[in-house]
Amino acid sequence: MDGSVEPLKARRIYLLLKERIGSGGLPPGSRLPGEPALAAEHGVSRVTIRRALDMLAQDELIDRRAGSGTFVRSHSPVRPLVADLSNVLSHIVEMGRRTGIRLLSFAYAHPPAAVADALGLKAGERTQRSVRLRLIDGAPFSYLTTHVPERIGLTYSEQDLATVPLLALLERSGVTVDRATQAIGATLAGPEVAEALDLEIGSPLLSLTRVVYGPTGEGIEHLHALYRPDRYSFEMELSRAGEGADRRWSPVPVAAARRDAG
Amino acid sequence: MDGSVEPLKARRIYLLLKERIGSGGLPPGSRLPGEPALAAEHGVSRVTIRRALDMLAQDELIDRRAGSGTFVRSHSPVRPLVADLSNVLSHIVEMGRRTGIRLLSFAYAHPPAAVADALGLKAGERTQRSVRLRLIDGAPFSYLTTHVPERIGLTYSEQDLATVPLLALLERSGVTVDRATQAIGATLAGPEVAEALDLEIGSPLLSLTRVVYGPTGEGIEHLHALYRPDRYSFEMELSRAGEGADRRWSPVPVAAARRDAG
DNA sequence: GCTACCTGTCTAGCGTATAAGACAATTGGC
DNA sequence: GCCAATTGTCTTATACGCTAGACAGGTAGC
Repeated sequence: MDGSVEPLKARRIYLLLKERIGSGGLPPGSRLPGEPALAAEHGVSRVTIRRALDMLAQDELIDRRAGSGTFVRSHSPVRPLVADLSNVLSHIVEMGRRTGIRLLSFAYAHPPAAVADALGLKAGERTQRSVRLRLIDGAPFSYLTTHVPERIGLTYSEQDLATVPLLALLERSGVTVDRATQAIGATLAGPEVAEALDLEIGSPLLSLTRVVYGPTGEGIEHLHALYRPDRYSFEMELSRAGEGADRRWSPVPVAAARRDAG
Repeated sequence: MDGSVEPLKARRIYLLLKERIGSGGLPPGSRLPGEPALAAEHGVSRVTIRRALDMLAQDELIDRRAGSGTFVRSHSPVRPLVADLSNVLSHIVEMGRRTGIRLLSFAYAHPPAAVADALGLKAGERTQRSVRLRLIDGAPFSYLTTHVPERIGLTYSEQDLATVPLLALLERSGVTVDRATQAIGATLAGPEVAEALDLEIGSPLLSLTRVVYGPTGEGIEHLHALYRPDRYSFEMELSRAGEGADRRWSPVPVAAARRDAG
């Protein structure tokens, strides 16, 4: 059906070499052992070694010169990464990049137990579930799944959701947003997400789960976001605060919208 | 020569499902979609799905009942996750969990260009590079690689590093730590890291890169940390601040050491 | 120029992961 | 009891990752 399966041994060697390059084990400009030598060293055939090197070359981590050898690129492959701390939307807009939203799905249904729990819903209560894709300069970087209790979700239209940030919609509807908790983790791309984000299945993703509460502690919104780490990362500035045993890092009051290299 | 190649698609699906179970996407006791449904969803054959489920069963993560279905084991191996925002070390200690450090490597050498850049080193200047593994209740959860300029690294011993947090060592040595920048992303486990963290190659990892600066802006420490997302995640509390167009999230002053589920 | 080593490209073949489908055995709901 | 859906166990065929080797072309040192 598919056929485009990635190699396995080749992939391992690719990851190994990539790690060595990234960690300085193979300094920039240095020459790698010849392909036959690498093949012998790793106990694989030369074809497999070449596959691994192909991937490194595609990442622009190495330069291959026929007759001469394979060299670690002196110039690192750069960082098209966007940046942000807690406020996802506005900073991007401020940075002047054109971002877009594509609404992939929109429906009212019974939420998964984990979501119902987090929002403090009664058994059987339904939510509005929407899946949106966020783009920057036309390239998708974020896959957002939100759940909003049905009664709140009815205060705006599907059309609204495809254009206006959800929190703005909520506050426009008179909902008072008070506080939120969020957790950042990592996961792998499944088939649907991989497809939407233009990735291969099994690619690493940044995951963010945020639960938004109103003043009385009732759940307002459950957001699950998946980010392509090569196009998006969380950046923040810290300052050293406290004294003695209580000395610790504390985040700088935001505002520090980080510049990006793009 | 070899021939015993591991499954590939099956392995991916295995990792994917394992991740979903571990992260609560598939709650304990819940029933998985049927094998034909999973096969269709992932675009693979049922045999492949069964291979993935075989692996999960071997991990005792699922129960398979012929005629009934496949269920996530209620016995939860899950959620020993730690939590924290910016100050990695102290909160864990406060939480009363026994944490440990294992020093994996310690040497002075020329750093990779990215590190030298970030620290603002002169060409040819060397750094002390150390790799440490952090454990919680005996289980590894974090793989730390630090670079410190040679002149600063010489103020403490290898033995110190294996027991005392690095920042404490630095401040004890009279170094003034002022501010830092950090970025959170996601990546895949390479061979060495996978081995150290007791993971399979290709597992997802949280990555944190922090650069610490002194009062005059000189680089003091470059930290690259990789976390097992099932054992560690970043959590934070946000409050809604600002007015009108400037309305945004802002992190709660820390202190809010988040409780964990034990 | 000559030589040694390198990457680039091709061939042939093996082992196995995967696909596609059939059928049996079990379970649970009606 | 009956029926639908499930897992368990086969079969056959295909796809492809990997091996092993040969050969061409480029590059650098002697």
